[in-house]
Amino acid sequence: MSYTYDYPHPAVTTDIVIFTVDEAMLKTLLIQRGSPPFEGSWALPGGFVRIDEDVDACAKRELAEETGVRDIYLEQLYTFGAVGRDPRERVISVAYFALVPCRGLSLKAGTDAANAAWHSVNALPELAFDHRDIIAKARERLTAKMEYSTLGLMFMPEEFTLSEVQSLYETVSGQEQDKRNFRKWLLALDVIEETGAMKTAGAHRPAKLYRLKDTTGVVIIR
Amino acid sequence: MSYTYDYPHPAVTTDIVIFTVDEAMLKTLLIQRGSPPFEGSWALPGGFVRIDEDVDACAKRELAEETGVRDIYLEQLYTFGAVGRDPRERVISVAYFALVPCRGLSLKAGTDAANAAWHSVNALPELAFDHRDIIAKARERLTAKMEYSTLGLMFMPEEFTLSEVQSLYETVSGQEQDKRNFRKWLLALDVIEETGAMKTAGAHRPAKLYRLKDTTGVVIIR
DNA sequence: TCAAAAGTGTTAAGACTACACCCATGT
DNA sequence: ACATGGGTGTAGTCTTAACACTTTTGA
Repeated sequence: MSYTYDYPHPAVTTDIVIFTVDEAMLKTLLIQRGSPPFEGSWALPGGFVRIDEDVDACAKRELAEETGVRDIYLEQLYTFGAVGRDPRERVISVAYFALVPCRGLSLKAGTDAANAAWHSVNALPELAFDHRDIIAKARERLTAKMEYSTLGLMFMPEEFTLSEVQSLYETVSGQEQDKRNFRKWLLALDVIEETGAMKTAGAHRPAKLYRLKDTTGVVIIR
Repeated sequence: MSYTYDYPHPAVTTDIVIFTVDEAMLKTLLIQRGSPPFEGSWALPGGFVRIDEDVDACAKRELAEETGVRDIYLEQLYTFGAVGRDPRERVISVAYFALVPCRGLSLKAGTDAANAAWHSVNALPELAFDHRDIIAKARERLTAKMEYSTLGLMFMPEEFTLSEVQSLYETVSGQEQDKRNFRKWLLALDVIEETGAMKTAGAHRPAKLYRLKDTTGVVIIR
């Protein structure tokens, strides 16, 4: 089967920068390519937009295929449309970024996943296509948005302690925070609440557990 | 001549929301369609991305074709990729927005421009495709960005008065500002300078003229 | 001399920053 | 009892918001 047009058409893909925070590092999921071009290099998960599929739906599908996780934060990032970015044919890529919780993530077996691995964004391997630019842009957007919204909470699992949130923010921004000020700020946003339960973890005082309030998506601050 | 692929390919266009401020209204340039679909409705300027043309370059070209203006602010906005947005074939549109100065704009003769006109964003006519959504998104981004950057100055002509800048900000945001506070804020940003000249306009005290400092692009504040 | 827009400082309130000690637990 | 991370308040500084009169010009 083949498809014919009067004018040349580009191919359109989505690529997804999937962030998580683990071992005090901001990491992104990459897949090692098994065939040319860029054989052996690492690339962002992604794929072609089907002709009867919304671009957003394509990104959701790719995300589910790679991570097996549904209902996580996903946002369109930017569209990369330089002519030579794929040596095979003209490919325009609509990039997205996603945030998956620190804990509770299992990479899905099958498909490309055998070659999938998390990489610290501070020590990226050789990347295919313009994927280094895409990750750089995603990281910029992530750090900017974490300063004026509650986006960072999308990294948290169902229940979490205030210290966990703080250490997450410190990891992503690279800046240490004052404990008292951080807690005042976070609680004043009024988007999390105590669960009532405590988390015991070692030879020290247990920490209160919190969860997102029902109504909370990402809240823009100020 | 025709072009054949193994898999179906969408068409890709750019559409541009060109904003200006005129008569104390935020306006956008629209073109009345002369043929189906949506014949008679108004649409954003735009067109197909050529196979050997960067997506950004396509937006620049469309902008120049419509307005005859070069070197004005242009930023990628969002990519609209719902399946049914164009009834003819699958079309994915990479939307941009541009800011042209209040004064000194002449619509270019020729091409589609015979049917081009500025419309207040508060009183839009019937729009083709999903262009109402695109304009809504552009407006959101514009107002958000004007609060934390000097983007608004991109609306100003070469030389301008402080009162002109203030009234521009008031028009876009719909909020009145205190004159003294506004001037303090704007001058503290350190991105404009006096030209030395004055602007006389009627039976009142002349105003100092200002210009952007050499180095100034859009400055993110805070 | 009147009308119309330009220009100019001070004060009060609120937001942000810096900073140190006691608490609850496991070993 | 000690080591470990959890939890809490206050004072000083800086930023933001509110507010009204004088100046310069053309008619």
